[in-house]
Amino acid sequence: MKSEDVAKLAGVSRSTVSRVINNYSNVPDETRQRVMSVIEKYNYQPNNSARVLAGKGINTIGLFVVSIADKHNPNRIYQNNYFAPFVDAVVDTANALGYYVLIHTVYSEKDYLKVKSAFFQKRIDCGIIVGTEKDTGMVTEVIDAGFPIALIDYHIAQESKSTASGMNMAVINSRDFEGTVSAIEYLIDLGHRDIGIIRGRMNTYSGRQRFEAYRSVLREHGLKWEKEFVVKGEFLKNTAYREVGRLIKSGRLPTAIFSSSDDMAIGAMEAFKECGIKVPSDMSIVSFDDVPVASQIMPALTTVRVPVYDMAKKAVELLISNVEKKDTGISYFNFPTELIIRETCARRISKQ
Amino acid sequence: MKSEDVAKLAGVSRSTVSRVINNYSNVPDETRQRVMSVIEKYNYQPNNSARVLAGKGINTIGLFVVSIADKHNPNRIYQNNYFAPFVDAVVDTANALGYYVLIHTVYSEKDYLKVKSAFFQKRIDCGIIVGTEKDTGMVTEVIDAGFPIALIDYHIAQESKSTASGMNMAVINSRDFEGTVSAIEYLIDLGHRDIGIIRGRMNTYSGRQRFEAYRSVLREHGLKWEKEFVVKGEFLKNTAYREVGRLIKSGRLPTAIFSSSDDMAIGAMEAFKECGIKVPSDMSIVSFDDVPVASQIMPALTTVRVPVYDMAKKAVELLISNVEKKDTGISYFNFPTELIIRETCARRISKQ
DNA sequence: ATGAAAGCGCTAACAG
DNA sequence: CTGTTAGCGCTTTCAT
Repeated sequence: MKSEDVAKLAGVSRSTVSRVINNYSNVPDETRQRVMSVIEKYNYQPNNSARVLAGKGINTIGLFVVSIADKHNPNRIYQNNYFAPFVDAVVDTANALGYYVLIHTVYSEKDYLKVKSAFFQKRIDCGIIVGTEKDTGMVTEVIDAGFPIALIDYHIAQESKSTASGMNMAVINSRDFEGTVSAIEYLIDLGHRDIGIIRGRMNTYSGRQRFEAYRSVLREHGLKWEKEFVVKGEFLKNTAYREVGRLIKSGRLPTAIFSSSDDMAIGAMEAFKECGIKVPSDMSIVSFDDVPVASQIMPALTTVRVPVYDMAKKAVELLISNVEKKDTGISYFNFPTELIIRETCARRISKQ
Repeated sequence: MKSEDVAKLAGVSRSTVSRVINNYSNVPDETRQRVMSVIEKYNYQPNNSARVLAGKGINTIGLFVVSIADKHNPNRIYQNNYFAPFVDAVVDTANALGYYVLIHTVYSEKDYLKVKSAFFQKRIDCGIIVGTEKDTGMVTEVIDAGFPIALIDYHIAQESKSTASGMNMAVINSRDFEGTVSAIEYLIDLGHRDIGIIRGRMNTYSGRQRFEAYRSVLREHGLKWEKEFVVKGEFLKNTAYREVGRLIKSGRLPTAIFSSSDDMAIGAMEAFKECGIKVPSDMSIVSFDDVPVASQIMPALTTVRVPVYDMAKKAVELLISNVEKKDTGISYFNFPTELIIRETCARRISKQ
């Protein structure tokens, strides 16, 4: 069934049908009723591709989650507690504003082509990219082409800083530096002096920020950071588990560890548990994200909360406003974090 | 940039451009190269709406997650550990097969219109609905219109059983009855006689199946089921927490509880913990789903595993095969479940 | 092997 | 107020 059929049935022209569908004011109630009744009777809905082709917005927002490192893991992001909340928050907000969400995950370089295509083929009005790796030409290409885009957890590289007009970009991060500082100062306040770190991937914004904040805060407090206490977790629970296991076997342990993500903290806790090292009495752990599980495990994680929901909401709202008001520009947002104190940290017992 | 521009630049006609884009065989290598090089140079991608309008598939699969009861909860499904794995599995599988996923959540009756629209406006080739409530006209309308659809966790009502031709429907469930039986028989084997249940929503397939299996297996073992031991959890962690709290205050407790979902079991465990009732020594709990957290909490949940990934994968594969081969039909799948024994159940200590 | 032209279903400018 | 008409960008017969 197409608009022409409706028109015939209602005894009007296609234009009039179009007018009632798009709620134009200049159609008398009587006519509108007539058209509406056949629309309802036949359950008619306009073909979206045709509308788009004729100039309407597609009312769809793209959501791309980047998780390159998980490439070969069979059940991938859903093992990653960090992304699910983002996805839900975006879908929630977008749906509430009348938008559909087109989603695609990026596990390999090749997948970047799919996100590019989504923009260039006009499948979406705008898009959100979560966790982009650095040095991906794709992002610049999309931005340069003028597509509205929001980047969450993105490192603003030199090139993109060229504030060319016609660009529509929002960069949304949490204040990872601050958050990390508060977490580690909490550890220091508890008397810890030997503090290790489980690093995330260093080609992500959050991965780098958290590591740099770690080094910076130790330095400021006159503490040394030891290479051996830097564990490379890659933001993966299993990697953290394995690498922490290796650290334990090395024989020398810090008294506290800052983990760059909750998932890695959970992996670490497993490793400690298996080796009979008790959290928090033998080892304090503070981490980052505050994913839903953080409060459900035992002991409950002391962690830095990232306002995922607010960040996602902001991204969607900004984007939709961009699309509908056709306003243009570049904006940066840094959302505050908050240290949530639960059960994984203890005062350091000085070893006499 | 449109195909006409490419054509001009390459010195051919639009038809030829279209031919190379669609990989037609009847275009000589030399011409193909020429066209390809301008396509690459200008980063040309065909407008998807135009292609669709001209008869191509849209290569998009709809995913609709129904969670009516969570309507007024601000951060909704992402508090629900059950859905995230489905979403990820669907996106994963679809992406791997070259499809995008259009996602929309259903929190209210009104949202059903959006899923209907997605089909009728031809935004998607086919769709998956997870957790449909009973008695929703929408499903029948979509099926009757001939759109390929897969229903996960759906009760096959009378009406839809009319095997009309031209229908494209797959119903995919886990063997909830069997799974529940195995869980409860495990409890019985451990010596439990007073077994309670935390029910899910009774207008979902899984909610009903699990409850009916509970009653049936108790009956078969000559055990009575007591109304007071039936807790209404609505598949919501918080509701389960609250209702279990109420059960505890009632003063009379079973020695074991079957929870219709892991999330509710987690809520229940919190309630027990707060009242000093120890799991598993004072109270055994077995639940359903085996969501990722189930193994991460302490004590780790003994639960019935639902092969979420396989179910989602099956749905996507079936659907895409439907769309591409244009084959038609109705199929039913029931995936086996498996009892995963962990730490929340103990042998019943007979109270002398 | 390739171009011309029709048409997919809709919107919008134009005319009346 | 409403119909006519010209696209939107692509695919696909149909000729050649």
